[in-house]
Amino acid sequence: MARTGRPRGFDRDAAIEGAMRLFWHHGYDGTSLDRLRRGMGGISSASFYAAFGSKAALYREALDRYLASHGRVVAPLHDESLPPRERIFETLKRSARMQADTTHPTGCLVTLSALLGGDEDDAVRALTAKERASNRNRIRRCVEQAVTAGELSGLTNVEGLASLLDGILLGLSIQARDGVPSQVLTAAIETADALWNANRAR
Amino acid sequence: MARTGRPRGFDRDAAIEGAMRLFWHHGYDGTSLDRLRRGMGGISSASFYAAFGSKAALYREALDRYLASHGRVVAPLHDESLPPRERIFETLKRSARMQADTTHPTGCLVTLSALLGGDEDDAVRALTAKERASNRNRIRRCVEQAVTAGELSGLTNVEGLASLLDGILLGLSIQARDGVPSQVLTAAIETADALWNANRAR
DNA sequence: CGACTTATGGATCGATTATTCCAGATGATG
DNA sequence: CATCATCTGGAATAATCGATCCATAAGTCG
Repeated sequence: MARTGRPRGFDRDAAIEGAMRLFWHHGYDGTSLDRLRRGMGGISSASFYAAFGSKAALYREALDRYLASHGRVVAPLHDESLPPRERIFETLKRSARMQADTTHPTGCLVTLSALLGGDEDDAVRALTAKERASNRNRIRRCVEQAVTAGELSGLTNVEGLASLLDGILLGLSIQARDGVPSQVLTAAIETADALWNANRAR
Repeated sequence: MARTGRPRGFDRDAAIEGAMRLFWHHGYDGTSLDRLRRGMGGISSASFYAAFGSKAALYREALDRYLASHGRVVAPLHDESLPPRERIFETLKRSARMQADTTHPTGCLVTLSALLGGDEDDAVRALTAKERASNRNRIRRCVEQAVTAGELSGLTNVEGLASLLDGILLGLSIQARDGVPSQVLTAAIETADALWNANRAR
């Protein structure tokens, strides 16, 4: 598997990192090839297509990079060894803190970067929509488990409570993008604890 | 104020309505002049600019149209004669119902249509950002009033609870756009009542 | 009817979009 | 050193973007 031919003149990894930030900030449609190439270290058009294939293919890689880095704040939601309540609220807390951090674009790339647009980018939008649906399902199953385990009341409206918690998670992105500061978002999540407690079995 | 000259060949009002739906569905950037003109009744380029001035100016009119029609679901939030709790939850209930209605684009135009994009449309984005900030402030003042009136506990984290409620409102848009059905969103809002009750003064 | 005002169809504008092409550069391999 | 594979700078592609121009149409008004 020898690597022959002229070596790449730029850091592919750093280029993806730069692309991720641009997509995160301006969205898929709002990030032009021109801006992309400049933000990836000033690479040429030929280099871009040789290395990444297309804008959509790069977006896919940038999304993966996000999920493997900043997007890991939802890891507790994926950890089935944690109690349901902790899975949800730890995810919310970490999301609030990360999304309001101004050392990178605010809000969540999955929520913001490919939400609307023309009909031609349906496939791109489907990528993030799938992630959001996955989170939604995981939240719902947490609530279901808590009811089954007797932690939450059997009278709990599972779909409703799950949707509310999912909505809170999604709403963080828009608030963060609107400049709502970190401590306010964190306080909001702490306030949300009341939702769980109000539905506890007694 | 006599009206001279050749009369307009299309219904300006219906054209704005069509534009509003397109901006609502595809966002500001995602709606091209071409699609716009077709969706406004097949008017010509010259007619478009004679009647509306520019794409941005039309968006402004479409936004106003939205605020005066479907956007009126937030009217309770503006009605200072209502008790704070009712102002907030009536707004949430109406928003959930309206935004999940599939007879028009799902979600909220103010929340979705001008959220991201290139640097050139800052002015357009500011229009909806201003509306969202206004709603945020109104929600916060409702919570403040409820605390002052002794309805909510003096220990309530006002900023936190307000942000949480605002986040729920904003999150509805993304959930609705993701296809979450009306009854689920409505159930979510009903569940949110617990937030208010948990903070009641005792 | 003629003067005036506004709207329209349709071509056209320059700028920007994502993408491709080509000639030359730069390495590894035999 | 010659061959081969890959990458690179930069020009060029067709399509689309928002916007403008112009000749003509269709009204009102004197």
